[in-house]
Amino acid sequence: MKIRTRMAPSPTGNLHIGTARTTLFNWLFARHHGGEFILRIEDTDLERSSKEYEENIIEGLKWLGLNWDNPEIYRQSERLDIYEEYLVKLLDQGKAFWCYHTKDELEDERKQQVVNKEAPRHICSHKHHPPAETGGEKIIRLAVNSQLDRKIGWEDVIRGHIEFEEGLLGNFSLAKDLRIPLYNFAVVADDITMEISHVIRGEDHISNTPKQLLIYEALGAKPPVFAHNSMIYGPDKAKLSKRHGATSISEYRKDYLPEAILNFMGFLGFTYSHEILSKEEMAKEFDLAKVHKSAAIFDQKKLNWVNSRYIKKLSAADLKKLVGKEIPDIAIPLITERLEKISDAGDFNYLWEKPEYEAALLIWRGHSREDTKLALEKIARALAPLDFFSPDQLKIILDEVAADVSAKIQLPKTDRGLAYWPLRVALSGHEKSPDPVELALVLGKEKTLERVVGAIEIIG
RNA sequence: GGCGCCAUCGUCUAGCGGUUAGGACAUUUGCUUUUCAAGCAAAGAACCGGAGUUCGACUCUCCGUGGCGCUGCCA
Repeated sequence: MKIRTRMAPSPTGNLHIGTARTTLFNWLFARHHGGEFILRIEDTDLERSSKEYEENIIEGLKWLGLNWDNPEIYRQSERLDIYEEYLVKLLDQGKAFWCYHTKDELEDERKQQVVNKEAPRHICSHKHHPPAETGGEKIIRLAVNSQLDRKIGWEDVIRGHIEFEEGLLGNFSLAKDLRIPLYNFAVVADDITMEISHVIRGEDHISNTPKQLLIYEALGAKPPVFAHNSMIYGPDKAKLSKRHGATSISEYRKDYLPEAILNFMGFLGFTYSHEILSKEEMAKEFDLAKVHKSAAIFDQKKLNWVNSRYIKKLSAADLKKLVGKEIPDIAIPLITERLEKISDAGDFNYLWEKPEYEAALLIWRGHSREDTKLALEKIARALAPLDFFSPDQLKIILDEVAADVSAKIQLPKTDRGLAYWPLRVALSGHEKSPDPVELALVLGKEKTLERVVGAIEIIG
């Protein structure tokens, strides 16, 4: 059997984290088996669908690198003929019918059922085909036998056997009209015609599955294998939503690397031999049957950690491109070592811009202004004749300056912070920074001296 | 209300009848040290509850409890 999976997002919102994760599983499964992965846009609901969202989803998937195998993206809105054909077939065979109950009648029915503690569903009493001439509200429903004491079940690859009672399903809706299909019907028609072998989707679709199984049966088609993966929750264990913060992939693009997001989503629901791996490596190990059943909470801290791992591996060219700055190559490791999110690279702008800071920041641990000034002056003098070639060269000199200053103010033991601290602040403007020696090498002799002299002026 | 899914440290998870219940992130502490970061070392931290099966249950069964999902002429 040819393995073919699909992702079928509806363009009613930006690409959601959960959707991206389910897409990843579909992609992984298809790649693992050397099968195909199909992308289809479910835009039957014209009211809620939009081109902007469709674009966002497609762009997001591309950014993540989850490539699909169909050259032309399928859109349900372009497949109306297919649905009509199937619908007519069902109607002609008496497996579907036109229902004329009004929304009010439907509502009364379900209210009564809730009162009676029954399953809410519509059991249609007047079924029509061909459509009645009366006009008015009408909808196509499946001819489900609610008297039948029959179980509709399947072997879910992730969850095992699941079954529902057919009688509790009711005459659910298929289409508003011959050319306005509804979700459950359109999905089945598409999955049949696209020869989808495995439907991997979120667990929120579990209760749709028996309905779709009934449609497969009515259409005389063999259903695919189903696998329902769990959802992703926010920290409060509620379905991940807007109120938890960023939920769409596009909101993560400025901070995170696609490889990191993929990697993180991948091990949220599956255990690989190790934690940091590419999607290709994941595909090798992926096994649908071993996907976890329970929902996972989206832990941003762990995402950050994964991201930092990938940032450390970034090449100079890639980092420059991502940050959009001409960063000297020797400064790259200084930055990638310390970065959790791409956008935080701005914290290092002292590497290419002159920093601003308060004079007080230059003073090391309760020492005086005078000592600090003295140290800076000594540093300037000591650095002037050097060629800034090796870190060791600078260290020896700076250690000497520290010892010198310590002696001058009658400190029994050399405190190297006396020299390194003011230099750090002079060069970075921050109290937290990489080793000032490394900074000096990155900045070069000219800028280093310029900033030290600047610091002497600031401290006055 | 109906139907369904799920349940190990704070979080992601390993476990597949007998383990000091392991790892990772996070947290805390130490080492290093001129401040961060990184690295290394260490610490604290978990089997939802109750029955049953069994010589023995985190593991199997049942019942609770809790969380979540669906319950649309949305997908």
